[in-house]
Amino acid sequence: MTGAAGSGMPGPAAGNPVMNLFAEIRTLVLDAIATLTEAGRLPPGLDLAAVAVEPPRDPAHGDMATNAAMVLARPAGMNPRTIAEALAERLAADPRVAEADVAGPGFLNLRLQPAAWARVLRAALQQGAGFGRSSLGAGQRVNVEFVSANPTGPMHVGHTRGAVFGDALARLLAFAGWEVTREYYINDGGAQVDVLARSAYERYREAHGLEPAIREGLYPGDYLIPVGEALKDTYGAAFLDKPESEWLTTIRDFAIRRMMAMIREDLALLGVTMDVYSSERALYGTGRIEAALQTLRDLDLIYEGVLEPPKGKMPEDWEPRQQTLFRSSAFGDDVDRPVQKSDGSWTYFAPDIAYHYDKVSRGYDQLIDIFGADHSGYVKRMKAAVAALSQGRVALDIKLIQLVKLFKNGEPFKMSKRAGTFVTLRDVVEQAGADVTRFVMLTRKNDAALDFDFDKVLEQSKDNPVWYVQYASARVHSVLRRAADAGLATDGASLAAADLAQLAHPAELDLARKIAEWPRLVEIAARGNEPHRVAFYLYDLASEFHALWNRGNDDPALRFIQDDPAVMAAKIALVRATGVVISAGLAILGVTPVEEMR
RNA sequence: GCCCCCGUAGCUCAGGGGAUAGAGCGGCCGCCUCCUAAGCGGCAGGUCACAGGUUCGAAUCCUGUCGGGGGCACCA
Repeated sequence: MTGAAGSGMPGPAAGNPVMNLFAEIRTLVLDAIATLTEAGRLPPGLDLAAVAVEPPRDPAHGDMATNAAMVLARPAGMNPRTIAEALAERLAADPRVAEADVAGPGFLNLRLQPAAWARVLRAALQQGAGFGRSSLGAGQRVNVEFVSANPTGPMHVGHTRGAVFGDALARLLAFAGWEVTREYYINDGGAQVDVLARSAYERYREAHGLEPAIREGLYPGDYLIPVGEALKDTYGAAFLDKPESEWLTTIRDFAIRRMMAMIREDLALLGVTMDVYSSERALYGTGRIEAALQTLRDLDLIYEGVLEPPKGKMPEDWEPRQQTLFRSSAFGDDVDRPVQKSDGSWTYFAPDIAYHYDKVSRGYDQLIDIFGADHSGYVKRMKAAVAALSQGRVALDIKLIQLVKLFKNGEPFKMSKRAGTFVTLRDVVEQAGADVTRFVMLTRKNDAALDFDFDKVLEQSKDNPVWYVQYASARVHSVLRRAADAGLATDGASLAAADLAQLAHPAELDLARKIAEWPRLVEIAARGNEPHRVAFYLYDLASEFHALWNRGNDDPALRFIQDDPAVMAAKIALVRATGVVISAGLAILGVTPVEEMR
């Protein structure tokens, strides 16, 4: 469903204007340029794409800055300051603009009327959790494929980060207007699910009181013991002492179902739910792999050939082999890639092509795959396949998730897969909690390694960003409770009616400015598929709020609880607007805001 | 040998064409008779790995070098 319309939350589609002050002012700048062009003061046909309106790095430069004059100077054949001065004259005439100054090499710095910030606060109060929703992705469908762990065991820490990232990205894109599908590709077609079946078979024998033979190469984990029990309950002794050929298929399918049920539970612990589960195995024998490859063949992108050995590192058993190859090098890949082995069976790449062909066929405008960083070698071929299959219509973005390094008390936390003592998603969530886990996993860019310290993530201090943001949330709610006790109506509608001109102190306007950046931040984060930006923004917002809070220690006029009801209403409006944005941001991260600290 | 990611303050990391490059931690100095000090303010700390190039402007884009990580024909 499309975010705004389907969620019951107010938003652009529900008739409320998108309150993005930066976008508004950019429009104002473009209008000013158009006016100058009509008056013959600028040449026609200028490319305005690079014109940006941004918060300046230095607050002393004003509330917003535009590079318009510098960007247009060369194509217009004019001095940037001349353009800037002409623009400043027009912009200063707008009621939202208090000052427009030309600075530096041709920056145009704008200072806005306080009423402009008041409008933003009012929008936040009226729109509540929907404040910041964007129509950026309106009318577009995106498929986010993530986790896609092999159904051979519980999810571990690495999967956890991918799950959190994918889910937060899906929430972000929905908030920015896209229609989003969350999808899990079950890798149940390869040899590893046969290993799963054999491992489960040994646990099945164990359930019958026999000694399990967990040979090298089988999955040793305890999690298969209940699967063995369940097999016994379902099939009794039917498969005991029978050759593999008699039980492999049945037990494999049984075990896969159990593993997927377990994975769904693990994901649910994190608050992640998928819209679609697609099975690799289900592609076999349906002709869909053949159909996808035929599509490529029709484009002359499939051929029989022999690959060169990889340069520099010659595999010992390398020998020239005739294979069916996909001409991925025509789409930027380094070499062509085999889709069929020399014995005629498919490589793993073939069903991947069919699966992506299926996604393309379902009409998505954009595909996003989330892979572990150890799969970086597949990025080019997958992009090549999608480009070929969709004739360039569908963009595939692949986000690589770097590994998570676990720590405990600052010491590396070693895990051994051999001994079966790897740290599972469940371990992490049980120790840290879903909210903390999710937030922490988003405090790094996806392509940077992340340290996760079991002790530090639970620490209650400002060097723990989760706690710091939650503390701000708790303070917001604490003040709202006190204001209500003092007789003030603290709902959004009432506060939106407050006289916000009472908010004139620079420290208060700093916070309002930060709130006004939220809709812009949402669009930047969504454009780049970068949910971590939301986490960093929330930290900054919390910081502004804590700063203002402490100003009240020294200056009673800046305290939120006031004797004069009109003054208090304005201040509480600012507090509530802060809370609205914290909640909206945390909702994108999938984290529940706290209302009090314990 | 080739491909991908990374290199920013002592440490952990944001920023990815724009002005004097930021935050947290660590160090130093301040702020509670006052809405939660679990907090806030200030000071010190930088050749944005290096060298070229593009640009009015480069930490950001391009090329190369060095360093770290990952991946490199029928395994998924």
